[in-house]
Amino acid sequence: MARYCSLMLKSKDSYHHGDLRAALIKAGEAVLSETGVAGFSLRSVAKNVGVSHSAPAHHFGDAKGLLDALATEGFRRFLAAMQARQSAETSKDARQQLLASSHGYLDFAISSPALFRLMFATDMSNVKSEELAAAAQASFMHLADGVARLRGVSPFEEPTAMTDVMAIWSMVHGFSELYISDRLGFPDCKAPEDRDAVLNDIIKRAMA
Amino acid sequence: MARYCSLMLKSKDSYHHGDLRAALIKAGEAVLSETGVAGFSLRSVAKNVGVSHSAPAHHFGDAKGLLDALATEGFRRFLAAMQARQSAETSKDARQQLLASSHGYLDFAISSPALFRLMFATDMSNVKSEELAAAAQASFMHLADGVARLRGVSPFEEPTAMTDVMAIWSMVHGFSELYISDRLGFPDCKAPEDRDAVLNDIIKRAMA
DNA sequence: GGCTTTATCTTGTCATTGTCAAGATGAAAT
DNA sequence: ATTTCATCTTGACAATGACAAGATAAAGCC
Repeated sequence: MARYCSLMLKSKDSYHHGDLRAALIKAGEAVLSETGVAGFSLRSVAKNVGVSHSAPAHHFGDAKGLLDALATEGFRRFLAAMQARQSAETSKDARQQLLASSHGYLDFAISSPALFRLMFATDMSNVKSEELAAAAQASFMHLADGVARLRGVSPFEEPTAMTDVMAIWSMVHGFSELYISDRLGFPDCKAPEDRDAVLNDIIKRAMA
Repeated sequence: MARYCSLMLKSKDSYHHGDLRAALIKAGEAVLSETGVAGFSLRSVAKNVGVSHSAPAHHFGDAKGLLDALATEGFRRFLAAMQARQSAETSKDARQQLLASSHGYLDFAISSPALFRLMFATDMSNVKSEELAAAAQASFMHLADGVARLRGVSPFEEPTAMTDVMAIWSMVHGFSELYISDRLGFPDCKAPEDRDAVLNDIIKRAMA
């Protein structure tokens, strides 16, 4: 049969895929967002891409391998979301920049809730993938840097600044988790402004 | 064969169990804490109790039914943990009482991390079980009551007080999630005092 | 007591899944 | 042109969730 279109990652008549790894990650994220981790299966992802049921094994080993890759990709986009908001913030005030990053944090959680949950679902001490650990660490460092600029001291040298990091991170993370789980009682419509205002309010408390 | 002991929930020679529902919940929590949701299976729980693989179906319907029951039981003990800490607090100051409740919140998360994650893993809007919704709601009301005593106004009547609820809840929840996931960089040994001091510090910020 | 009803638990079955082993394909290296 | 190797497929097996049908015993009823 003929090829469908050059943009398709998989040409139906070819034995080899071309970029199966990327295609599996893309399809995996789609499956994850539709069904959550509960309905996630290697075989359904493989079927979505149009390859055999054990094609993923060669690239990711086992199921956890693909989930780790998804979480890694998630952390990279997570960091990008925070950086994007921070860059879009016109004020160069460290306080405003950190607030903007926090909104990027929430942006990501809202846009990819299942991925967000996956990323924070396991103990960091049990993480085997060095790529995942590095991507998660990079996200943390973004917040730590923000606090460093705010306080003028490195959190790794000044314990009180590290407490600031923990406070801000706990606040924005808790709010994000509770928000995407519909536990904060925000009405579905007309919420964005209220939501952003509340986030601003409470993040400022964490900075104090 | 003879019965083992009157305390055992299951007598080996009896067809009927006696209190299978409670036994399944107990065993289910054990399996959950050992393997996490990933390794959780109805059949392994049934095997742990010593009943057939489809015995749980009659009491919980499907796998999600048992997980819902576990989450419900979890929220009850979660509330009890907060109340226990609050009662143990000698000061009657609303501020100190709320701080004590927060420590109960973290206590529970640390003592039952897998259960804690399960309880907050899904959207409240998708919850079918009314028992689960009620148990979760009761936990939320405990925090809301604490803020009501602190502010002297009901959060349901005064928006600023509701913001206080969100701030405190986000802070303690985020800290708990990040702490049990080993993301806050607390050293394993000699941490409890530091941990409690940090929690006190940051919860006070949320109250401000 | 004897009978029926009902809740509880078991057995058997099927589709789905994760994982492994062995083989097929084709691209790259030599 | 041949070899080598990464990539993908096929086939198999055990574990699992879910369902149907049957076995057991407790409770209700006469």
